[in-house]
Amino acid sequence: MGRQPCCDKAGVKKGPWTAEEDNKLINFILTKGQCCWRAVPKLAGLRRCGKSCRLRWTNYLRPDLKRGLLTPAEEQLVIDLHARLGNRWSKIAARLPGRTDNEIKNHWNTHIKKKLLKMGIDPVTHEPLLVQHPNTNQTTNSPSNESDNFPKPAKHQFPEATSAINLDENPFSPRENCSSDESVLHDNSLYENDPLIACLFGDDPPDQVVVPLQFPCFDEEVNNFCLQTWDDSCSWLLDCQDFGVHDFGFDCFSDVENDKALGMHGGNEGKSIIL
DNA sequence: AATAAGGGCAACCGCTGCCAA
DNA sequence: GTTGGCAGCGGTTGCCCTTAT
Repeated sequence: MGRQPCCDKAGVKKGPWTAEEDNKLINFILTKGQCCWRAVPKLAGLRRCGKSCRLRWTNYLRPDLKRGLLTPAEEQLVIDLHARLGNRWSKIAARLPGRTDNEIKNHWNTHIKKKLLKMGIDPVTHEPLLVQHPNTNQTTNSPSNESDNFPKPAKHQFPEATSAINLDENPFSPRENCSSDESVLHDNSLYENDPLIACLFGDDPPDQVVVPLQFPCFDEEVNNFCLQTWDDSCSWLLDCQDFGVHDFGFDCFSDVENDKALGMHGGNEGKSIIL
């Protein structure tokens, strides 16, 4: 009954991968392609479990991986997706091309979680943390950390993130509509009013997406947020040299770029602010 | 300069659903 | 219909590096 065991566990090596092992795996995958992982270690001459090979490849060796810290925009996207999907890192990672579920999971646990807590947001529920006053026993929403000297955007948007989604304007709030049932995410009625979200969550990219042509930016002069037009504020995007809409697989954005090139932005300024 | 503490990240562990035998 | 391996996923661990004392 059943299949043969995937590997002989007694002869399997564990621990960090060496450069030689990496090379063997890379050469094998690039020449033979990804076949069944059970066969990979044997065929590639590795004393590793197939599972370990798959992990090493998907999390570290894949040529399409981005390295380095998540950008603020990516971070904001992770938060928004986490609010809807929960700890389903693979689903979240699927929306961030070049990023792995392990990487996002680690980044969440080490960076984003702390940021949210500092902002008084529960990283699990994405709702304001409840604080019990010692004297009154009253439970109130936690005020943001006093040390935070930046104004708090809607919900838990990081001020440095500029492509975030305005959850207040979204047809669904973070947690109450966050169901474990995947079908909910594919219910178009949930995001039909938000083309960007539709683009993110839909199975098929829409024919056209109206991207926000103004978005909030932190103005140091007035120490607050203000709306800036795309032209005024695209420098942040230019700073992220390897981070573009095409990296997200949002080819639908090319239409928008074309529209912008055709001068359509003038009449649409302020039309759709989904940040 | 030495040591401890904390943070970040790669890799492992264990569970679940699917599917071959 | 049952069994058990595989692939995929999320949780956890442990090592290594950095920072503080």
